[in-house]
Amino acid sequence: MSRSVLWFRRDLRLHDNPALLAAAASEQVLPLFVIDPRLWGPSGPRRRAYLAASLRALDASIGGALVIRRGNPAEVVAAVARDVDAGAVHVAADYQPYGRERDNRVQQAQALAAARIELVRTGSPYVVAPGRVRKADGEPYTVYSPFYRAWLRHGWRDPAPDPGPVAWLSGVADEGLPDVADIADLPIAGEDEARRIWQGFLDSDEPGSGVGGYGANRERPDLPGTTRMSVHLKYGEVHPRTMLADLAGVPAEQQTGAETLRGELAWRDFYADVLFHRPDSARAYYKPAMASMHYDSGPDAAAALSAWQQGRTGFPIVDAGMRQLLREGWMHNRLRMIVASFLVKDLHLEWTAGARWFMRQLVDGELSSNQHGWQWVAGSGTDAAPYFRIFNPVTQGQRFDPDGDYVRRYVPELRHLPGRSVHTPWEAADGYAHGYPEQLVDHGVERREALARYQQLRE
DNA sequence: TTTTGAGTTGTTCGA
DNA sequence: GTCGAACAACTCAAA
Repeated sequence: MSRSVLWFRRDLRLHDNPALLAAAASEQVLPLFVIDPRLWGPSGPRRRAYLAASLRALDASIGGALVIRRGNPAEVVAAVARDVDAGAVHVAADYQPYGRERDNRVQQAQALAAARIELVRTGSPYVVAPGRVRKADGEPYTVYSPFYRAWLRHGWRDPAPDPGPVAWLSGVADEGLPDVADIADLPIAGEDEARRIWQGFLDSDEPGSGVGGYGANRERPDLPGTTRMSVHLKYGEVHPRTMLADLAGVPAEQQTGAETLRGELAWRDFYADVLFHRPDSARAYYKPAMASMHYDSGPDAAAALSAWQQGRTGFPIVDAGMRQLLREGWMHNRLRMIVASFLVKDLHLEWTAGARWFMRQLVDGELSSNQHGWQWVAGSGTDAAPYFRIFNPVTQGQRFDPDGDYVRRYVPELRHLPGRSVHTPWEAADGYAHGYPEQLVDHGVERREALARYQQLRE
């Protein structure tokens, strides 16, 4: 009887799963998930709760066969594989810094080698695996647009076919899921839900949502214009190639929106590629020169960071975004840029402080996209925004939340202000009648200060 | 080999 | 109100 282990990590689905297809070539498959303390703790209560829910959904979809173990994967995976007499352990390749190191440890584990059990990597969570798209001279791209063109030329596989009935191995000891905190406003987890959300986006003909208007609506936090697929991509409840295959089939009049969305998936691949080549850039400045910038520190800086985290900066669009993050663990992409710019250029704090807070709060928090999105705003990343590009939090609010609906949704102290006047409570006689905080800083002053510090850095 | 134009996401200022 | 320039420096890719 040939057996294999399918070690799930961040690919919690059965459809379009090449590693599952590879594992299913053996007669029996043991589905395994390992709670790794080095990932479990740092992922924070929100992602722990989501992961637990996603694992429950996966377990239900394979008739309760999922085996959950806790501990160091290098020991646990080897022990399980040996105990069930598996010939191979199948995984989707992990390209992030910790995942690569962990998988190498597992591969070299004495227990695996002694039993001649192979660790087989098939597929990855990306459209094109990191390291594959390169310039003619073999070097990786450091600018998005040429990467995107080369990524399109490189192309990708069709979605993997379904494996048919799989004989899941049962009767193996299961430690079960650890207790997780009850989190309000958590998105529904699991592959079925991911596909339902995605299909709903594809089928939508409501104004302000769906593929057709994606190009314009995706910039509007007050509309349901985005796909909301980030968390499902993060946990691999859907593979991005499935999405690309569906996008290729949308009607001609929706191809503009489909093209924009393809670009967003390419950004995800691009930042994974950048982190693959520069694993240090998860923590360190991609452009080291920017580390010498003069950043604020001390009690005032700590108070400013706290006001930003709690959504009490006195800038309505910033506070709405930060409060949505606190409440839902998710924030619209436009808001992520606005609040990040505010932290770095108005409060003069390091991007690393903001990136840490995001990773603690975000249910979709993915290291490569998060860290490099922050580095982009801070002007220290690949293809970074010019440092002098400083968002004005008032005009950004007026432009992307033109009727003020988004701000009123998350900032109750401003609900009495009508329309776009919600973005400028200081201009209303009763703007502060319900306890909304006054502006923490003067944007004009801090903008000039940021530019002066940048000038100083160059000298 | 060298040159050249272009490059996700912006703002302000002055004409 | 509208419009173009200025705000840097560097990489990439095509010519």
